[in-house]
Amino acid sequence: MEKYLSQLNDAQLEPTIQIDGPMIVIAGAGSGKTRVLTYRIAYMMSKGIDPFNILSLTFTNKAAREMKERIATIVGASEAKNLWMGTFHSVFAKILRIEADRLGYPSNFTIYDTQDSDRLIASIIKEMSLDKDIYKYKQVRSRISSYKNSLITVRAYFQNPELKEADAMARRPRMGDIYKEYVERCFKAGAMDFDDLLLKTNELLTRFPEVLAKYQNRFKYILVDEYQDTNHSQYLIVRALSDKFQNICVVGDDAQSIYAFRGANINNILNFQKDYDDVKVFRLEQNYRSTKNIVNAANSIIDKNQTKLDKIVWTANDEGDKIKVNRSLTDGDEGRYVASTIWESKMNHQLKNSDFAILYRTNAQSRAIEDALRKRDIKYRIYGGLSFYQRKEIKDVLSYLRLIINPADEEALKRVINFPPRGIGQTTVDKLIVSANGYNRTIFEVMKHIDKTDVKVNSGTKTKLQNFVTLIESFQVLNQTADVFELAEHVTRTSGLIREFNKDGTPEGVTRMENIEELLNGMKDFVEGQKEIADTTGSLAEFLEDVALATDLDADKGDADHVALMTIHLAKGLEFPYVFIVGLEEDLFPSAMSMNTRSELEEERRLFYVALTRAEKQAYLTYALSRYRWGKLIDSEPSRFIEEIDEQYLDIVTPIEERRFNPMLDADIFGDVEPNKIRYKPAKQPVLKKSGTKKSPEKFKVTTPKNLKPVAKTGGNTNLFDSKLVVGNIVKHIRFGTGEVMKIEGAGADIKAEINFQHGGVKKLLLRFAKLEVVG
DNA sequence: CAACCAGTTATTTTT
DNA sequence: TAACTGGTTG
Repeated sequence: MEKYLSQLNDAQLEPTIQIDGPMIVIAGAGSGKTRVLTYRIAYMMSKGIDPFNILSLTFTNKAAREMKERIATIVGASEAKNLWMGTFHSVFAKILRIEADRLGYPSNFTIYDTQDSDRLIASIIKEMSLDKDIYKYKQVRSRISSYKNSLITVRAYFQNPELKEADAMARRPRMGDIYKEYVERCFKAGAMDFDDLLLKTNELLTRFPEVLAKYQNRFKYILVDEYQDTNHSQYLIVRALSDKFQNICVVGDDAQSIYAFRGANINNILNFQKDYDDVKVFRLEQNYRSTKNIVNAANSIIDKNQTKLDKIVWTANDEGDKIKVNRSLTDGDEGRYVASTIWESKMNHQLKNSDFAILYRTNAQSRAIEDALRKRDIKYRIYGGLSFYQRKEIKDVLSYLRLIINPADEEALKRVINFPPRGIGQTTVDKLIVSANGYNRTIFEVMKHIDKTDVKVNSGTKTKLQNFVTLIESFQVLNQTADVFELAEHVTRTSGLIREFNKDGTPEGVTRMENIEELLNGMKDFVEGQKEIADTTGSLAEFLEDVALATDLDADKGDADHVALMTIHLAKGLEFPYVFIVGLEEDLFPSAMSMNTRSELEEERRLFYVALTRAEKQAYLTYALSRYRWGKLIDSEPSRFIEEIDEQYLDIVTPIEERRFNPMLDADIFGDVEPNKIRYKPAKQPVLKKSGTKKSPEKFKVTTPKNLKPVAKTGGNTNLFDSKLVVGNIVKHIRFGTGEVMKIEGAGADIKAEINFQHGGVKKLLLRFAKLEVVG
């Protein structure tokens, strides 16, 4: 143990060997926080603390797994095995299974993922004949989610007139009714959603003092990582469990709090010192990860935030290169810039693909980047997005398996009752739902005892329903003896799933088959893996729980060398030598939805801080002047975050690519067009579309006005005529409408016009890029 | 009941 | 643009 402790600096050592009492470690980015956490646990065990009494809560399962492995190498695998380590959701899901009957749930309750919740909410809205344009299921879901995270139960909701009023004001007076129905349906289906895992844990600990005492005595020492991202519900669980012994150690960085949108409350970390007596405060401020340039640049950004704890992150590392800022014309060009830069760096510095990461604000941005990487034959992997377990074919298989252990599972049932098609249509299913709700029974029960119900279907349909019940029951019998893998293999064949996906020889169907195969392989691994671990049963229920709580990051199979593509949220906690942060444009990053309040904007800024501090050696910031969004080419401005960085840390580069795509410059270089000789014709004649240079004559026919819209196909749709624009011209812009030219400034490629738009106000536009039509 | 087509909608981030 | 919904037809 001594050997390990000697690896720590003084600031790291202090919290590592402080075991008792409440404490907080405020850990700057790259300051060796994970190392402190792992060594601290190992140190505790070396001092004789039973791992059985230690609970360690992490943000991802992957983090938990890696930490556990690390600890195992220090104290030995057999000791580390008894540690309780995992995400809030996975740890308390296990506890809830043990205690389920107290809350009236079956111990093998299903965990509904977001998709299941959405579908259920959508069908409730439909059943209640509400307007789906007012009650959008996603909004309803997030509203319900925030109730649950604030511990507002259905009963609490109806007791609080303010809440009802707030929803009524938002023109959704039936919100409470939907909430009530949703909760009841989940309960009846023996299902908990993600928020329930925390909410029900709270219920369990408050309603049953003996259960609280049991777990308080069990978890004498509690550690919480990424404390800045805990929500109120998680906060209360931690408080309750740590109340008796007060051996609570939280670790986090307020500057990296980026999950407010899902209920995380930055005040949990800001106020920790008020929650317990005699809190010891530790600060890790030395950054070991990044160059001086990166650390200082990041500091200069986070400085702009008002809400924060005192902390000065510094580094003894090299100065490093300045952060490169690149402007592109379009998102396509941005992708090409990133790809070619990676390609060149790899050549020049003998680097691997895995030295690079490309981070973006929204998943939709990955496409343009992917195209460019593929053209350069650079291997990449996308993290996040639609995770493996959310793919249709995988969810189909999993739904059959869910039905086996919990036939009450409504969402699973609706998903597969007629897939593959077996002649049970929507009408029939609707009848079943109505009847099930009427009898307060599950759909499966109604199907099974259809003759004793009022469901009216013809005899053919009745047979089909009975066949389905028999099918599931036969699977249940097999589940008594077969392992997960054998069972799933049987299910995919017998249910007709394999046949269904094989039937169309399309590439799509082939991919689906491959995915199912991959799922089966994963099950085989699971079965093998479970055999080595004594205290698990390797049951189907356990597999499904793992799957429900798995993230894409967890499934990092195959160590093939690839560039990592992910959202910034997903990149938290990771590091890469070279990091590209793309799409640094107003309305995209910061996101248009997050600019209404200061706190929202500050969260975006923290997000940018997180992104930048992922880089070890070099960071690249890129933005495009126009970008395809929802299928349209939209002009955009550079993000304010670029300006907020102290410019001494920046290296602003204008790439060759941009010149190549710029007709003005081309004209100068090759001398085949002299811009000055081109006359702007003030005639009322429509300006010709100019998206290609060599057009066949008939294309030059005068077009009718409705065809005039300058629709850009690719980048570089520059209108040369605009350089002859004069003050007083009336112009039309695709987005801002008509306006008057107030001022012309700059020269050559940088010529700008200040235009007073009737609706948009005064805007400054670069004429090279602005697609303007002169109307007067 | 299934298959096909047209029209609409969505992009913030996820355990 | 692509995925999803709802309506119509067979």
